[in-house]
Amino acid sequence: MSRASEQAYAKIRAYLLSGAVRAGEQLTEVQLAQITGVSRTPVRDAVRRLEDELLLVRSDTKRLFVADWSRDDIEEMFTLRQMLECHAAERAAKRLSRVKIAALEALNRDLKAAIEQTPPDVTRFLDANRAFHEVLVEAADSPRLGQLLAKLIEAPVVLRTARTYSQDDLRQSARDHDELIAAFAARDPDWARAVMGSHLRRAFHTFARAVGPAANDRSDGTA
Amino acid sequence: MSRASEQAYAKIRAYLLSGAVRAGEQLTEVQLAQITGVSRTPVRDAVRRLEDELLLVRSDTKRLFVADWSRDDIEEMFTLRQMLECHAAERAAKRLSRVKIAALEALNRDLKAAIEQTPPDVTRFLDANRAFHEVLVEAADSPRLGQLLAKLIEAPVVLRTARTYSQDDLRQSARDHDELIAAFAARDPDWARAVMGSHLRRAFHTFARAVGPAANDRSDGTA
DNA sequence: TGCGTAGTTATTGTATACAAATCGCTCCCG
DNA sequence: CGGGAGCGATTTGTATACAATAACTACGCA
Repeated sequence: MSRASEQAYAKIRAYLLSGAVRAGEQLTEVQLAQITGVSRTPVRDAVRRLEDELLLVRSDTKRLFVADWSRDDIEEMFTLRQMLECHAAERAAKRLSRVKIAALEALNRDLKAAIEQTPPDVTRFLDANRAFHEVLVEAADSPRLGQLLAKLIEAPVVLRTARTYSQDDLRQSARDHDELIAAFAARDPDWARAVMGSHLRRAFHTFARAVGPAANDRSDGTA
Repeated sequence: MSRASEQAYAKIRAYLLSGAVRAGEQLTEVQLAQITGVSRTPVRDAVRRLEDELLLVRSDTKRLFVADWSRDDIEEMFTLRQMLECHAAERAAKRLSRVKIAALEALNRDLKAAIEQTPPDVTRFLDANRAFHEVLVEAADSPRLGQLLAKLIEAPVVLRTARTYSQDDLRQSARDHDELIAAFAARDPDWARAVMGSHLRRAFHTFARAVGPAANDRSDGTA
């Protein structure tokens, strides 16, 4: 999208992820227009995208709220992501070129470097992690699959709680990536699928532990 | 969405599915505004949704085209749908109440009636078929899953070629539904998953046969 | 003739004014 | 004291005018 719209999207997204606004809180288009410095038209555009990514939700009467993900919602998200991304890993294993595999290795080196800093640079970790998965999904060569996954990876709660992960959690994640790369190098789709499965399932449990075990909270407030 | 926007969406969608416009053809917002009788603002809204459903695509420079699904695209779509809808069937088998199962039976009766008319009423068949799958997905009780599937079921090519299916093809589909219902009644998730898998895979091959075997066309024209 | 380029037209993007819907409050009636 | 109708304020939806960008055309220069 073009300048104003894109800028609005980026600013609102950053605003939501910054934690400056509570889940369930109402937002208005004029508010967001003021924050982003553009008119309501591109804001509405950006809001549509963020609704699609489930960072924002609308009440039955079209009023806008910050999405509130329950623990069940997040588990559901991880399950679907696992299903799709395992498929992506399998396809990627059949298609990844040597240079792409090398690119994954480079990304994982960067990811490890971010972890071993003191203190660990979680933002850099998340960036490298995202880039890693993006390369993988792109290699799966399935535009529809990529589009579906894009809708799932944007859970704000997950991104925020990632900052509380221990160094060991992050290291295990890096080891998973190493094994994925090994599976790719061996051109073994089954191996790749299996590693991706445990990688994401572990990620869910790491998240669940960080956020508190089976809180079963359903404070709701929105749909 | 509200009146104008919703109306624009419905009219444009019908326009695209009517076949009055070729795949790859360019459309403009003013054109669509004239067709729908509303201003460009709600049209843009509707277009966003149709882009999301992949009925429309944009060129790299934001120009709007009727989506052109290659055979590979459609196979990909069926594969993803199979993955997700098998999961939905499995979950539904664990959750469907007796009354919902009865509703599915009623829908399938209607579907059969549509088939046994002379000539078969394909529109009615498609409506009943869609309703059947919607009940099922809803019963899976996974909003995210429902949202993802919504993006996959709208392949215009598939809907259009459905009109060329033989009565036997349609009958087999009805039998699949019968067996799905049996699996639900038995509360057997594995059975339900397996039936759904073969149901959709067969649907793909029926489509492939109707559209011509492995045409391998890549006329392209858009992304 | 071939290619780049300036000017023209077509198309999408943005801002703004206004319309419609919804919320929240008060006040009235039972 | 409670519930609902009505009204003002808030918020979203739509139309329209204008700005920015991309495509097209024709022309000039080598």
